[in-house]
Amino acid sequence: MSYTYEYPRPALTVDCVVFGLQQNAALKVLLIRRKLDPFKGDWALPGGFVQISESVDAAAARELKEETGVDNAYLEQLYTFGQPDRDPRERVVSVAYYALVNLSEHTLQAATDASDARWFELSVVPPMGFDHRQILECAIARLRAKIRYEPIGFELLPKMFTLSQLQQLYEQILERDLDKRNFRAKLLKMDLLIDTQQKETGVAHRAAKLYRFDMNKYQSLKRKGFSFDL
Amino acid sequence: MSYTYEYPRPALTVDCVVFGLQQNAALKVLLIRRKLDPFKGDWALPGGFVQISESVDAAAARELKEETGVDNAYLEQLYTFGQPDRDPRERVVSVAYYALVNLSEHTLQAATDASDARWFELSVVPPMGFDHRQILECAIARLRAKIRYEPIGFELLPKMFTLSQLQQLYEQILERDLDKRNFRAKLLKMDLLIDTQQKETGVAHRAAKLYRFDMNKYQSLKRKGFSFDL
DNA sequence: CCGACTTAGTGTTAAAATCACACTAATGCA
DNA sequence: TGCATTAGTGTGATTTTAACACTAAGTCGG
Repeated sequence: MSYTYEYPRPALTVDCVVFGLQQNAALKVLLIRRKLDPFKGDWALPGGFVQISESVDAAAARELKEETGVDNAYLEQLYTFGQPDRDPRERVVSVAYYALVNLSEHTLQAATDASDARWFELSVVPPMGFDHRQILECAIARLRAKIRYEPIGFELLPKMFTLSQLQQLYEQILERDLDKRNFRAKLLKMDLLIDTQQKETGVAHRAAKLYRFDMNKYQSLKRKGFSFDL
Repeated sequence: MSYTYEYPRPALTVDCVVFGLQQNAALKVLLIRRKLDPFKGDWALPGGFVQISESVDAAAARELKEETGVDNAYLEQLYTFGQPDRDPRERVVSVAYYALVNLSEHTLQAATDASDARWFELSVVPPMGFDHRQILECAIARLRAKIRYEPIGFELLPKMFTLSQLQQLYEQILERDLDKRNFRAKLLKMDLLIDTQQKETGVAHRAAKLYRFDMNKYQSLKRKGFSFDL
């Protein structure tokens, strides 16, 4: 079967920058090892071709699941990369997305299927083919900017989390230290964290309270013009 | 001539939301009247197909110039619209851009070439085909958000402008009144406006000082972590 | 030429947000 | 039982924001 058009068309792909966070670990990004040329054997962002009958968003979600096992993650369009020479074979335009997953709840199993997917700390990502390095940088910049005015950081944490975990998350992404008392005061003042009345377990020190993020309340405040601002 | 591929490919287009501002007028958007089906005769965003050997950015700039005569405008990628049914004929994915032009310096002549391009105030944009209304809303939201933390508003003004013009611009885009003294104090404190030592002419009242935006200084401050913030 | 009209330009103060800073409380473990 | 480790808490100085009203300069019309 083949398809013919009057004018040449670029191929259209999606690529996903998947950020993941594990308890007491640095922020990581998920890469897969390429099985095919070009850049066969190199690490690259998961992605693939947009099917003719699916939306571009759906293509990103599908590729993410197929290639890494990550399902139902927070997924948002990032930017479209359209330089004519970004793929050495032929003209390929790629719509990039970024995803946020918490590794405590998504199994790393599926993600490492066939052991050709791996998490890399941001400071040690290997060289990647195409313009994937640039896409990654773009995603980091977006995440860093966005986390300051939208409560997307919670997507990287388990449903219940301690204030220290939340603070560490912000410190990692923003790459600077935050004052513990100021951070806690500010977040609690927004009144969007629900005290679950539960405590951490299995830690060799005073157990911290566990909170949940009140997404419903946030959504309704947002409609009234409230701005989450760190 | 025709082009054949093993799998079907969506067509790839660009669409441009062109914002323009004229002296003492409301913010406007530039639309063209469609000459072809679908939606023949309706108003729509200027745009067209991405050529196989040009970057997507270049395609946006080219289409903007071809269809509206606008050249050298500030042009930035907005979002990629990829719903399968957004074009009734066939699968078309569109990368949307937005442009900022000041109508004092770009001639409206070229833009109204063949009288099938017109500026519309945002409050009276006519119905548009495809998902162009959604694209426009997306662009307005982006402009409104971005103008608060990047000095892109200056792109809509002539090279020299008065503080009142600048304030009116912000008031229009943000859709709220700003306090004159606070606005002036804040902007002058940033020390990014250069007093040109010239004054307005041809006004029936006290002439205001004309300023220029110091883009070089801004760029260098930005590299050092300075944040333009209104 | 002068009075009326229109927009430019200018400071102060109260309230709120931000920032820096250090100790006690709870828990597991040796 | 005491040591190690992280949780949890308040205050004061500084900066930023927000509200507010008059004088200055210039044009125009009579």
